[in-house]
Amino acid sequence: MFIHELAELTGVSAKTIRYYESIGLMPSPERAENNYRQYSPEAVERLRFIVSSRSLGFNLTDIGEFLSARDEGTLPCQRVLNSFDKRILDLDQRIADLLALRDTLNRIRNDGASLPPDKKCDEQCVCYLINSNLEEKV
Amino acid sequence: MFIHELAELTGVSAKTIRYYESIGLMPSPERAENNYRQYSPEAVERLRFIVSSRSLGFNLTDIGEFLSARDEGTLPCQRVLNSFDKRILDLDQRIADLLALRDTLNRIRNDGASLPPDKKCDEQCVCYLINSNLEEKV
DNA sequence: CCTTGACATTCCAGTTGCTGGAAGGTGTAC
DNA sequence: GTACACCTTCCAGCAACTGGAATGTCAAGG
Repeated sequence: MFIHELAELTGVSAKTIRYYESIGLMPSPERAENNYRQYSPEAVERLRFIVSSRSLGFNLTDIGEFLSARDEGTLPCQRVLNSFDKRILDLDQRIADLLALRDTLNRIRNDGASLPPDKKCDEQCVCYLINSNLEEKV
Repeated sequence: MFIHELAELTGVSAKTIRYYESIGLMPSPERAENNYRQYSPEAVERLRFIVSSRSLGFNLTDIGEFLSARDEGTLPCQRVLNSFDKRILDLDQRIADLLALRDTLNRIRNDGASLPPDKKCDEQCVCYLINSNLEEKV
């Protein structure tokens, strides 16, 4: 199949498919007489694996490791599980950070909304409320 | 003061300060006879404003707009408030996404942990559980 | 036969927010 | 004199693409 068919089947742009090839995530496919890339059905499966892993938040380096383990047939499962554990811990931290950030933004925003909106920037201004966020932490 | 003093006072590396100058966030400071950058106390305040805004998750483009509004003295507050609202909406979405992702990862991870860990990659493998995540969505 | 269009190819550059390094100048201390 | 910690500029690279230029290929229509 041609690159645009692979693209349609997987939802990945042709550009991105070529990029994945350039960094070694996708193998270089056969070429037709006219030098067009010719993909086999395995390419669809492999690319879907990449998409799916991406949607779980793994970066291309991680995915490259999963794939080469899979290619070698050498116990990728344990490696994948370890990456999952790391990702979940990361994620918990990120979520906690974002929740805290959300609270802070909300608080500053509400403090700011109660100020007269059309006055000049003085020490009552939202700008300074932003700074107050800093001072708290210091 | 010298760049490393500004760096120490704000926690921003000298490299980053020069970078902020190069993209116009920080004005070009006076130079001493030896061409070293000489900063005034206002630089500390400005840089702290940047740090604080960054810690609230604003990108440098947003911050640049806050600062130029502030520099012109033209009602930055409303602009800042609008950015806050956008950021909070973004953040809610991001948090929801991450929570959903966390659930998915956890589920796949637990499904995967119950598999014998040292067998070869077959259709029982975590790799394929990753794919199952995709199929659900399709 | 020519043109149009929709594909394909390669390569180069830009995005964001820095960071590292090279190659060199400056200032102080021993 | 030389070691060391500063400073300067510029160039390159990270992730994960995306856009665009310049060019090639193929089928259909006038």
